[in-house]
Amino acid sequence: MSRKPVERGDLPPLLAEVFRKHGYEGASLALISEATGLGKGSLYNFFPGGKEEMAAAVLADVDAWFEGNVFAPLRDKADAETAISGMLDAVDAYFRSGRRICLVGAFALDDARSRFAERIRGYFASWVDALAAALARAGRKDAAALAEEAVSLIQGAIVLSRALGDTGTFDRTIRGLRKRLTARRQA
Amino acid sequence: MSRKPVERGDLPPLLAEVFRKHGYEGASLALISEATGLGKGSLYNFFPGGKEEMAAAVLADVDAWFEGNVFAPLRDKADAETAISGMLDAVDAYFRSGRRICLVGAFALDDARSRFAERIRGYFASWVDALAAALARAGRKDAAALAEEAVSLIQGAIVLSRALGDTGTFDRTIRGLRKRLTARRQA
DNA sequence: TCCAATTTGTACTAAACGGTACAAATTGGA
DNA sequence: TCCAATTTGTACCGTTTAGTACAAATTGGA
Repeated sequence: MSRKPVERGDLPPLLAEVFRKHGYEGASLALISEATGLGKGSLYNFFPGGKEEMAAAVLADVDAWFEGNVFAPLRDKADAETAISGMLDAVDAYFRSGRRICLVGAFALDDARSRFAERIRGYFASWVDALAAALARAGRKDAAALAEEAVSLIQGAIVLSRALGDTGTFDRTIRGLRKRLTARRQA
Repeated sequence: MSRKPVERGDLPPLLAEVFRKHGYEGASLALISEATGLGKGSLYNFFPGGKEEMAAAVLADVDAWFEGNVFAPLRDKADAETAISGMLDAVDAYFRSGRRICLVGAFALDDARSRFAERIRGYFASWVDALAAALARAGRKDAAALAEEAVSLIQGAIVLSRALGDTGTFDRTIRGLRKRLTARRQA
């Protein structure tokens, strides 16, 4: 019977929730310890670089998830229309109608940005570029501008949904994008 | 010759920059003291409630600026088209092509939201409602949805511009909105 | 000029912070 | 079973935190 020793790889999702909830500065080691059930000894064993390394691991984990579930399909799927629709499904599920924030977006706004600038830039650049590629494959001439706008809109919808305490805002945004991005002919 | 005694009313803009740069948690009294040139004695004299009262004063100040320069014109100006165009001018100048973040939006994402939920909600509700009113006056049938989308887009453009380190994203967004929101006939 | 009210700087808490040290416990392969 | 390597909890470090206390300086009206 295999027990469940905690592995470093299990931690990023737990850490992510702490950073999402409290931000980089607000995520104290006490909160992290509580969320993971791990003492400082274990945490510094897994992440000798402390909080900064934990956040870096979380960002890498998020990035990897989006690369596998969102960016790569957008770039590679033969059928651009279903790739784009799939992106919207994945994004809707991931952000839970705006109840869950985008950690990378939040880091872009606060001063965690200075620590993780390149990772943050890379995440959004990949997203925009992958979506633009899919839109171009679908025959849209305004692919780059449309992709940039779509990603902006998703990020803004998260902000607005949370601010208004209304998941409807996010849901309407996703529905609107589905129409706009998968229109048969270009705008 | 009138000297320049520091008044409480002078402080919110200075405090705002500290909160913008470091977030609510990251804005320590040491940083605030440095940014204002005021010691703790003075700060607690003006804001007996400490950091929370300072942040509340900043939010009230921001809210008042938008109410006067953005929301009220959108609601009251006879010419809806120029009111909307004026909003975009004001927003562009205020956020400086995305180099300056929206403090209210940033608070909506981090856990400052729990302290200032109602203020944050009110700010965005006022914005969306005022813009919707102007759009309706301009004869748009999709006014409410369009207003919600426009505010989302602005917020998202701030996130994306900063993440990519590219003010072009914000500028393109404003230009796109100007076209879309002031189109003579509805979409 | 005078004096009460306001404003300010400094010293001071007590708690929380990130991080370190390190011995004890636990683990898994041989 | 044994033992080296890993994992863990706890005590501790110096620093920084928000906030308080309060006397000294400054102010503006009378």
